Amino acid sequence: MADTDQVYKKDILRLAQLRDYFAVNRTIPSYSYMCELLDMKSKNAITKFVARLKLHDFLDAAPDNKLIPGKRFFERPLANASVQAGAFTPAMGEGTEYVTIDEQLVRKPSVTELIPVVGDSMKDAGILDGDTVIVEKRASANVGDIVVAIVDDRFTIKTLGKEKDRFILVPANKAFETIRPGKEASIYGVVVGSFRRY
Amino acid sequence: MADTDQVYKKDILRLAQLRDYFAVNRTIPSYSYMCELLDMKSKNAITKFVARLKLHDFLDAAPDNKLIPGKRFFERPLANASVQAGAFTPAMGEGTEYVTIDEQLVRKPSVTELIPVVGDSMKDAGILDGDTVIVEKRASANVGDIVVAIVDDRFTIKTLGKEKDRFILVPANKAFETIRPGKEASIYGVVVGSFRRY
DNA sequence: TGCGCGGGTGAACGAACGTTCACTTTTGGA
DNA sequence: TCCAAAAGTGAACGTTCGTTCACCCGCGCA
Repeated sequence: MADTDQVYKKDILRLAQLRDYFAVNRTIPSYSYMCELLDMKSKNAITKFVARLKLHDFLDAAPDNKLIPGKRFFERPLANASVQAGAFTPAMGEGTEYVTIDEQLVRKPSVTELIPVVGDSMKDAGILDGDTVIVEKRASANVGDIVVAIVDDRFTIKTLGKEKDRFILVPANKAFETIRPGKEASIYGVVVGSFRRY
Repeated sequence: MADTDQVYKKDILRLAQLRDYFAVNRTIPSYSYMCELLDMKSKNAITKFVARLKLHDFLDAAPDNKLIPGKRFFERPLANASVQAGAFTPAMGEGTEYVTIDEQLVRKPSVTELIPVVGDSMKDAGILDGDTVIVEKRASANVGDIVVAIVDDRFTIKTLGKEKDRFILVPANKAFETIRPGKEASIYGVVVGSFRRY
């Protein structure tokens, strides 16, 4: 048995409905509304169902005892990496891994922020205009890191390089020029991830 | 008077507290809890406060009448035009500080899964080897969508195109060739987002 | 075949919810 | 400075909430 998954299929199906409801409404419905949503006929059944989900960290309680999403509420199935060989295995089979996007991208929440990307200077590194980068704020970085730097009081995203004894900011797009900053330049943070919506 | 902003400063301050609470708990607190949180002494004051916020689309009601964030709930508190001039502030996108990345990328959790990308065939679209794409599973897509298709029992990510009366799968990399599928091809899902870790 | 257990039903209950009423305090414009 | 509108107080009210109790059903296992 997949020991990651002690909650039964029925509950997983219902959890999926809760997730959809939450994605739209950004709240967990009340017990009586869940009755309709999940097609159950007694609030007591909901009570037990909710208790099961709480036990497995899919749901949790706010300070005022309202029902809120738990740690695992935002888990998503990750398809197997063995995809490119013949018989593919779409996710949802047994032993499928579940991951949360936020946990993958954010390691140190307190020093992490999201910055929208303007311009194409990192196009060849797969960072396009309109993307969002996840930045860990800190003043130091290694050569080769993609960094957010402040040059002339402006943000800019570039790869950190070195030339002789001097740091330079290298774009990933031939149409842009390498920046050889004067004194007034500093590192705002290091890009640790990026994402994009279509 | 700034006609964008009919709600008074006090309310904006309180709204900020609600946003902070929401960022942590992912729910709007009950009226009595709001009394503590906002340091008010009667639930009636909350009623009126909430009515004001609803009027201006900061709050809304779910199908079961629960209080949920409205359209403007995730707005940036203060739009600072002074960003690109001197004293900048780290410009984030719309309310990114109050919404998780997951919530930005996933619209229909029950049909969404994550698929790791293998290969460079979509390089020019900013999807690199090792990236993860967020896929909404469905059998139909529009021309121009980036889709996950199944060709010869293999996953492949391409842009959906049309040639005469026939669908084709167009890579975003000159080194790869457009696929003109025979009978055995179907759409597994549509790519609605992607992310990458460094 | 019978039995136990986990999940579901239905009704009843107290507590908490959000609304309402009458009233007071604060605020901002004439 | 005064006054009217807006915001806040405090108590009371009916509603809805989530919990609880007793019971039933269906499946798996001995």
